[in-house]
Amino acid sequence: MKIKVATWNVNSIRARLPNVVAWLKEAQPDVVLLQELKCVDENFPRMEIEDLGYNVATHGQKTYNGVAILSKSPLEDIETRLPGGDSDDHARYMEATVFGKLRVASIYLPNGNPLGTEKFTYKLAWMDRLKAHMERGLADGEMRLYGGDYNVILKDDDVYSAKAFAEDALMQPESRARFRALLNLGLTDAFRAFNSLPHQYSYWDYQAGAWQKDHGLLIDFLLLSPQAADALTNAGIDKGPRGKEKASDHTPVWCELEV
DNA sequence: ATGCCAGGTAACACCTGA
Repeated sequence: MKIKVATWNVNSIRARLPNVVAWLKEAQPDVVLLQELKCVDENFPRMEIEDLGYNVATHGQKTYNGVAILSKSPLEDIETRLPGGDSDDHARYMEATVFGKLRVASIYLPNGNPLGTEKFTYKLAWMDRLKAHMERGLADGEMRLYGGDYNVILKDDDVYSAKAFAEDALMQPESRARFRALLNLGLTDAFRAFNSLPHQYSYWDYQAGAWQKDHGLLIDFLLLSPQAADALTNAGIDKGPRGKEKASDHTPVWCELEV
């Protein structure tokens, strides 16, 4: 069977509900990883999503962060904590097993700006925790997919102006090295398996006409374990939602697995 | 160098985002 998985930072699920519902109907993904819900679990528009045939698991937080997993299959073995960081109360990570065989994670990696603050050290520490957790997860040889908003610009060609972001947390050598370390665990970037063109973006700022000028960043990724990468048949970035009214500043990244 | 835009919260301004 074919499973289509997508990740999308929606920048408030309540503000974005009409856009999300329209895209789910149009794109028909089987599994969706959402980030930046900006609401507690009780306020997530669960019914509206369930009415489209999805099972829903949320890990929300008031005002900030929040992640969710939607699946046309039941969601099993849901976990909502990234180990380590005992005092970390941000809702930025959850994982579940879908279709009885694919373990997926929805990730909202800390932004880390501005440099020289505890926000940047929190980002780097969070990335170290993520790597340790992935390392443990990958050991079982199962099909795994780690998708989300990684908040890292890996290469200069993944941003409209590397110069403009030189002092940004997303592009620091420390951030990039940690992202490479994730890839070096043996993960495959689903989008880059099919598209090696420069200047392919998943985010465009609301400000300064960034969308109209195609001033974007590539920061949303679907990273696949070797077993999932073996099943990968296609991937892409769906820019449609970014051009709609009341759009999120991110657009969905998707892939298809034949399992 | 700074704000631009958008969302949430709480209140009619400020914080966060990337």
